[in-house]
Parts: sequence; structure tokens; C-alpha cells
Amino acid sequence: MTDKKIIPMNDDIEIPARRPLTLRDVSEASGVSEMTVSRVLRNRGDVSDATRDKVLKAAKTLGYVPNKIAGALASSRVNLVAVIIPSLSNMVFPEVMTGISEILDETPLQPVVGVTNYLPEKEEEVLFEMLSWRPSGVIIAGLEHTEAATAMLKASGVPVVEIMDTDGEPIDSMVGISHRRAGREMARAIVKAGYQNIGFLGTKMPLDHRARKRFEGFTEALAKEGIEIVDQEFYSGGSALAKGRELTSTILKRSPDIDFLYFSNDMIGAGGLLHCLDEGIEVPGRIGLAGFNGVELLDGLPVKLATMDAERREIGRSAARIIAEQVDGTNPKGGQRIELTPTLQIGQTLRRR
Amino acid sequence: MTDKKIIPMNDDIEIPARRPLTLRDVSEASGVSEMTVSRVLRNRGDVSDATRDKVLKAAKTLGYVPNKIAGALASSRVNLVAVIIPSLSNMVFPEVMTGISEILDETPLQPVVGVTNYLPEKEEEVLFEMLSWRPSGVIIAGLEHTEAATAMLKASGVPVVEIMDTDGEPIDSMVGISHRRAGREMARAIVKAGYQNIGFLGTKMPLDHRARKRFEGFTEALAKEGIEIVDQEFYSGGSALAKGRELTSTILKRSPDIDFLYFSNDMIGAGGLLHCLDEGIEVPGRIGLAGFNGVELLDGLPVKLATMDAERREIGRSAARIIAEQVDGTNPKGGQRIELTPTLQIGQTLRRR
DNA sequence: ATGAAAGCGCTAACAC
DNA sequence: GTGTTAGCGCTTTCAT
Repeated sequence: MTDKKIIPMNDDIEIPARRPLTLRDVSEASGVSEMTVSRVLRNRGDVSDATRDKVLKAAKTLGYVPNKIAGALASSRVNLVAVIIPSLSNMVFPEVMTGISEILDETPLQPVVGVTNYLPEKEEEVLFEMLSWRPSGVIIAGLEHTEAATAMLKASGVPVVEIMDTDGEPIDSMVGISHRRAGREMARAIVKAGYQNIGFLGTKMPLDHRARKRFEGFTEALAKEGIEIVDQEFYSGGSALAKGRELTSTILKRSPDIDFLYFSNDMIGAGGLLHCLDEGIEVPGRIGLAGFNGVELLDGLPVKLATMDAERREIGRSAARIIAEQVDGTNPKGGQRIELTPTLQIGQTLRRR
Repeated sequence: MTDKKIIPMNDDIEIPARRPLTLRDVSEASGVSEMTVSRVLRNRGDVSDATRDKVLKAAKTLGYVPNKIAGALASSRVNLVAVIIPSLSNMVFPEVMTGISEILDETPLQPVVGVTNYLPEKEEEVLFEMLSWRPSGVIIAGLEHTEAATAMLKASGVPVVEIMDTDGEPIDSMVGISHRRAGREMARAIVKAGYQNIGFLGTKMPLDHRARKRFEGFTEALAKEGIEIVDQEFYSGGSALAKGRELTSTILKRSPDIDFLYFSNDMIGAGGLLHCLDEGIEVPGRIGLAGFNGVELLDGLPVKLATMDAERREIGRSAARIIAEQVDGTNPKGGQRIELTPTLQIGQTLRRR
């Protein structure tokens, strides 16, 4: 037990009611008008060095933090860009965010992230919430939105960039890749390599339109070659790596003649690969494997998985650039459409012919 | 560099740069005073069903989105919680975010994320920016901040929760684990299992105080047992998995007598594990391995890595709860200190004795 | 149950 | 260069 010294309160000393400081406080402390203080703090217009110094010193010693709410209301300018994405937990959107930040860091704009968990209603909610802060632009994943969300975006009056996907009509601008084409190209590469009995493993995500489109493009291109998918399996929840192992085991047991597995993402693909290595199943001879995304994370695997790079960072950069240029007037035209080309990475799980 | 196909614009589509709607518009459209419209839209006070319906219908058909900037200025209430974290790309903070969202979803509060890239000056910047929007609370990673940042947090007048780490004095509240203790406990487990020649592989991050503290706790506990680290290596950049392989190879070549490797995170640990499996190095007999974080992502590996769960989601939940309860007055006292206990997961890379 | 008036803290636009 | 005057679109408060 330790001593407890009670220090008597000193009632003379008033702890200043922590009202946030205002421009007026800085104005009074520096003996300069509010307006001039405002000018100094925003580096606007001509201010003499003398007053500038006075103001800056006062602001600093007081610890003044400007109130952007008031500033935004007065100027109807908000340096926020709403970024609406389905998830943070799968490595793809953090990379998009990186791209966005790289560009916005050189502007006064700031990204604000909202997450929808792949739920259309949640997207609508998040969008409403963000628009109510009157951002200078919106970057939103996907081309599929609820009717209400679409209406809000159209009515927002700010640049809107729909990202990731170009298979559809954008509300304003769009930047992404064609997932249908990505699926088709992977199918062609697989067939060209001589595989015939192809299986598919994916996420159970009716609302992941991009995964769906890849799958559609994939089966469509196979159909053109007269090939039909031998078997398929879907998962939800849990560690993708573990699920990849598990499902690969399941599907190979059920359909032993499968000689290729296309995975809807690299993580479950890596799981499948590890399963094959474990079981001594020869890759890419006995069976070929391919994923999607090109996640750098997996570069350390014993065998490099075939995949397709989704250009995530570049998507973020282009989207941010479109917004930034529209906001600063450099290139004020909306309605831009940028389709990036994903690059096939053969890796070591797709045999070369 | 990738192809960039610019699809020609559709010039028909023009974004009507309309003036955003205001309460007044809804008021006029419904024939109800602005004040009553405001009441309806916020479910405040008594409004007759008749007028409520009129207002709601008008707002909906117009597509009115309230202006939170004006609302916040008038009410000096902002339902935003600033969340300031070092990075989005390492799986740990997304999980913290999940925990935060789980709790805030049941309140009117909304998280707004800022990323610092482990740079103190950037943290200061981001914090200043966020505080200038007058959020209702701040959740910030770590206990180490610049002097200016500390001053801002103290002066903000809102609840502040410092998360992840409890080895130090918080500005207001804190929630986390003791990384020093985590390092110590891992050291003890390793020694108890009979390992003697211990190496360390980590990130080259002088500014990652938590990794540093784990390392300090680790070496300190080893010292108590009369053991000193045999060799160490640090990396930066690139795929952690690949770096883990590479560094493990390097260090084992240089110090062949090493019988245990402690990694500063699970990702490089997994890389090390894969290297050992590849090379036929017997784990955990010939060499033992342990990481840190307990990332579910790796559950699919052929051998489960020993690690320590950092309770990331629970940290997020507790932090959000502290803010929420202070904001709604349920439990208005700040200065809370919550230390969670990380659990050691022996896995299969630490021999049992 | 509804309305009128007075700001919230800042900036645009204009004076001086 | 610097100051003055009106708002920005809401909510608070007080009246009716």
C-alpha cells in the first residue's frame, strides 16, 4: 500500500473552460482583424510580413486549430474526396488506397474512406452519409449500385469515378479493367496450354460483381472452345488460404480427372497450390493452377502462382487524378473512361507450350 | 508500364451542375416551415403524422441530402470519430477497424480513417487535419507522438484513446497489449522449450515502437536466463513472405548453429517457415520458429506457425466503446486503461516439452 | 404542434 | 495591406 497525498485544490486558478479556440481568439491575441488572420492562415492575398509573423506566433502559442466546418460552410469548398469500397481486408483495396493517396497527397484534397462490406444497402447508407458532408468528388468501387445510390451520385453535382470495373456504363467517369475480358483471356491461356478438364473455385459472393464477371468471361471463352467446366465449388468466410487447401482437396477427390483449377483470387489459389505441393501432385504437369489479382504478398511461395495483375494501384492513381483535375480545373471534363490492361503472369503453375 | 486505353467520351451525358438542395427547397416543396422540416428529418420533437408524411415525401422526391456541414456548425455536434493508424497494408489495422466499426455501427458515430505511414510528422499533419473537423473523439495508434501532436490531443477537449500499446502513459485512455511483455513471454516459452541459440528477424523500422518494445522485452527476458541473441537481421520493403525466406536463408548460412528464429511478424515468419520446409530443415526439432500477430490468413500453411495473438479486433471494440460511452454520457469518465492479454499459440513450430 | 429570429465560425466581396 | 459587412445552411431558443 502506498501513501496517497491529497493535494488541496487551488480554487483561484480557473481551468479555462475548454471552448475550442476561434479565429477571434487569435485576432484578439495578435491585435489583427479576424479577416487578416484568416488570410494569413490560408496564405491568401497580400499580408505584410510583420502582421503575418504576429498572427502565426499568436496562433501557434494559443494552439489554434481552424474550424473546417465553418470554413467549408462559408466557402462551400470541402477538400474531401469520398472513397467507397467494399472491404479493407483483402489486400486489393488497400493498394487502391495507396494509389489514391499518392496522387491526392500532392493536392489539397483528402480521401475519406467508407466501407460497404459488399452490401448494396450499406453502400447506399455510406454514400448518403458521405455526400451529406459535401465532398469535392466521389470514388466508388463497381458499376452496380442501388437505384437510390445512382440517383444520389448523379445529383451530387461533383465528379464521380467508378473504379475497378469497366464492364458497364458509368454514371460519370470510370477507371478499371474488364473482368469479363480478364476471365476470357485466362481461359484462352489455359486452353492454349493444353488443359482440358477445368474446374473453378471461388467465393460465394453473389454481390461481388467483378468475380462474377470474371467467371462469366471465363466460361464463355471456354464454351467457344467447346469446353465446359468440369466441376466447381464456392466458399465463404474463414482464412482464404485454408479454404483453398480444403476446397482443392474436396474438388480433386470428387473430380479426379480435373487437370486445371481456376481460382477467383490469389489467396485461395495459394491454398490450392500448397495442397498440391503437400500431396505431391505435380504442378503444372498433372494439374495447372491460376488465381487472380497479382498480390505481391505471395511472392515468397515455393512456386509462383499464375495470376493476372489487376493494376490496383494504377486504378487508384488514375481515379484520383480525374477527380483532382476536375476540382482544380486543369481538365474539367467528366465522363472519362479508362480501361487498363491486366497482365497475365504465367508463373510456374501454368505449363508453357 | 501498362496499356491505357482511353475510351471515347459520351458527350450526351452531361452532369447537371445543379445547386445542392437545401432545407428551404424541401420546405417550399412541402409547404412546411424549414424548422419543422428540420425536426422531421431528425425525428426530433412532436410533429403531426400529416406534416411528417408531407415532408418525408417532398424530401424523397427531391432527393434531398442534408448538409451536415451546416448542421454541425449550428449544433456544434459532429458524429465523426477520427481513427489514426500507421498503415492499412499489413492486415493488423484492418482488423482493428473491423472492431471499431462493429461498435460504432450501433451508435450515430462514424469512423474516419487517417494513415500516417509510421511517420511522426505525417501523424501530426493528419491529426491536425482531422481535428479541424471537430470530431467527437480520437482513436490513435501508439503512445509515442510529437510534442505538437500531444498538445493538440490534450487541447482537443474530446475523448482520446491510444491503442495497440500499453507500455507507457496515455494522454487520456488507452487500450492494448504490453508488447514488452509479449516479447518476454515468447522468450520464456522458447527457453523453456529448450532452445538455446536464438536469432531474430525483424523489420527495419525505428519508428515502429511496438516492434521495438517486443524486441526489447524479448532480449531482456533472454538476458535473465543468461542468453544472448546469436544473430539478427532486418529488412524493409518488398513482400514480407519473400523477405522472410530470403533472410532466413541468409541468417542460417551465416549462423548455422541457430536453433530458434523469432520473427517480428507472422508474414516474414511464414516466409521463414516455407524456407525451412523447402530445405528440409526439420521444424521444430532442428529449428524452432515463432512470429507475432496471429493472422488468420496463414491458417492454411502446411505447418502452423507459433505466434501470439495481438487481440486486434478486441482492441478496436474496446477503444470504440470508450469513445461511444463518453460521447453518449453512459460512462463519461476518461482516463481508462485496458490491457488485454495476448495468447501464445504454440502451433507446430515450437517444440513442446 | 409549429414558426420566427438569432446565431454557429468562418470566408467572399467589397470598402478603405 | 487591412478592415467591414453579409451571409453559408442549418439548429437553438423562445414564442405562439
